[in-house]
Amino acid sequence: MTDVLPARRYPPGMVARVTLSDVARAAGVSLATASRALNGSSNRTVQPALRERVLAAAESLRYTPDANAQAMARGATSSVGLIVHDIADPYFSGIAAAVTRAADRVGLHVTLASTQHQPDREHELVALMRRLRTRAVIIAGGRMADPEREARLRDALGDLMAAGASVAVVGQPLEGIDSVVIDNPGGAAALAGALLERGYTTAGVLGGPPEHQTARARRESFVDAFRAGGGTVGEEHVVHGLFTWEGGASAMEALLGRPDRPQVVFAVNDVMALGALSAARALGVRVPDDVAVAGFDDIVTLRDVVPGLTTVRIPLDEAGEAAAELALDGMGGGEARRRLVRTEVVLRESTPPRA
Amino acid sequence: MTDVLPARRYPPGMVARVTLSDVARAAGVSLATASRALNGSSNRTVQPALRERVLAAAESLRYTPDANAQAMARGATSSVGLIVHDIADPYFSGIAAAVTRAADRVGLHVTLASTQHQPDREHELVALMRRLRTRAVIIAGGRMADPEREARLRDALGDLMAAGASVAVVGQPLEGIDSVVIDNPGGAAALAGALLERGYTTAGVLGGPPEHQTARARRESFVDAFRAGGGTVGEEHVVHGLFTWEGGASAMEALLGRPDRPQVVFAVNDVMALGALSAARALGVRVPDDVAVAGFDDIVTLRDVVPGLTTVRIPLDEAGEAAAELALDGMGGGEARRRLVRTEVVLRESTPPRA
DNA sequence: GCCGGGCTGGAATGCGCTTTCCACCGTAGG
DNA sequence: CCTACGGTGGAAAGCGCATTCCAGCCCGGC
Repeated sequence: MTDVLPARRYPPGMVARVTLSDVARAAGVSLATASRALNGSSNRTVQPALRERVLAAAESLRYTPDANAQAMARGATSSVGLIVHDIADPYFSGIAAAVTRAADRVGLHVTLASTQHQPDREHELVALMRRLRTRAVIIAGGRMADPEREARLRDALGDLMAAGASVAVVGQPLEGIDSVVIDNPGGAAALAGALLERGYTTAGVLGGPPEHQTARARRESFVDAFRAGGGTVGEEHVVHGLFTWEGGASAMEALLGRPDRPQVVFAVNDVMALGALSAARALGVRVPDDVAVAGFDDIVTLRDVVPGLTTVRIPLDEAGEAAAELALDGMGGGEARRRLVRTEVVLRESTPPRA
Repeated sequence: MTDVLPARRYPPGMVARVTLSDVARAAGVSLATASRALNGSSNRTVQPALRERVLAAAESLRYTPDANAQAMARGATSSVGLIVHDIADPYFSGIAAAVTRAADRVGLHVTLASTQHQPDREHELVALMRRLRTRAVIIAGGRMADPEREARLRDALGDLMAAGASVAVVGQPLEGIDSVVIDNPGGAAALAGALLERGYTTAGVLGGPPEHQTARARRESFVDAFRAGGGTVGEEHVVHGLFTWEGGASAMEALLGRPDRPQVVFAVNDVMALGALSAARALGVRVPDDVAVAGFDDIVTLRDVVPGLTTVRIPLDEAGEAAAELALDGMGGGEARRRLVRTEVVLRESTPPRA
């Protein structure tokens, strides 16, 4: 039989919650004992009988510990932060899936934050994670080359790490921070090689935002490798645009408007490639008959579509897992660690061998 | 000039953090004043000069409030929980994007949890959210019809709501809970009608897990409407499988193995449809020449692929926003509210008009 | 038979912050 | 000139929990 609850002072709008002391009272033990019974406190035991009583009381009161209070008392939360640019983007959601899985495995949960495509908000989100006292944060996404922006980010990261959190970035490396690096240059170069091998000699590029690191890495490596292999990439055939479907579409439109249409167009990511496909179709340009198209990322939902899009696969699972591993292992002492995730060319119908 | 920090008791492994009292000391004011200066406490003012001093001190100490402590003191966190089955699935990530955006707008952050395709873990995640004391939780995803499972979920939800959190589900409605309902039956029926109109008279269905509510709604509505419109759907042409790419592939394989191949196959979601496409290709069955295929969801990355997949579009943005709105408005008093999100048939090349 | 030591339970402290409650200031009104 | 009152800063109480420290218990050994 439970006696009347003492009038607790609750902020307005709050509902009475059952606390550990309620459980203790119901079980007729002290708060300390209740806590120990529930947590199996280390190097300390509580009589099985008592333990049972406490557990039963907790059960019948539908007690759940308050994670915030636990975090305070223990001095650490059980959450890991994940910062992305757009969770709806398959690239990020693929990484998010892996991170979520990894966190789950070790009993952590993830706090998701999205810059909503505004890279200059990254540092704000890092600050948010600091406020939240997340154990670790994983930053996914290409940072811009803008030095001021990066300085702000580093600054925020510094504060975060000073507070004891560990950090890992995935995508483009960040000097001094544990990074999982996706081999964009290697993949782009390999793609260029594969296209040359298939008989293409002229190429255009849908290059993404000029300052976007990842886009730049892919674009430059592709161009260099294609030229090094004997192919031609006209400067006027390198068009920039947003890293989005619309960006790809308008860039493709611009490119197709130029004379000397290249034999193949490389979009620096699949989403842009899709936009390009659409633009081509709208203009009556057939793919791959009139122009071949290749992308980058190998978005999962695009596999096995006809005609298949030639692209470069990024093992997102591997990348996400690696990032989680780096972040959750904590800072491994001195040097910033670096993991390389290799990419792989996937040839499909959008770039058939040329006669 | 700061004097020596008093030795604070920190759990092992912890780093000293700058707290509000450090700020107060540095500014030469009391803790209360510091708090008020920082928060602009209601119906209470602090002298502009003092306020400045505190702000400056906080700034120079790189102080950030501890969200956990604030949550304790205020009695409420600033987080909203989102429960999905697989964040890598475009359906869920689309909703997640909208929810994230909505939460962000009102200064909340989202805690993401994934069942990893195990619907019977939903109630665990609800319990997790309760521990975390999230202000609200949004559950996305088709719940199974399994009564025991649903009972557990309801149970967990009851505890959650008793603790003062509001909850909303999106997808399939849940009796007594604020729900945003996606008009699956309407969409499936409309699709059936559109196919009949294009001249199809026999159809097969790739039906997802038998107990899956959403799958069932789409399947049954489609079958009913197709038959009602004069078409034929043989019982043997309704195949079940997992709600995944592989599920679609193997279901398609099974279906194509039967005699009397139907003219069109309706997969209850796009991902399954893709698997089906792949299986067809592997078996040498051409789409749409030998068999037409339609899906459901209109996954964003599938738009404008050739041949386009006929499907039913779900406005994920709208659904996510609506869910967030329901959840964040709190429980609107008595009746559980319900929002209907209409779907729209999108006809593409995978189901050309029949001669 | 008595004392020491291992167990075990309870009281108390503190985590960082918000928010009463109280004390104190100055000023205006009687 | 004294009191009453609005305004403003500080002390302190808690939010829910983990944990340290201490007290009591029972057992065995001398």
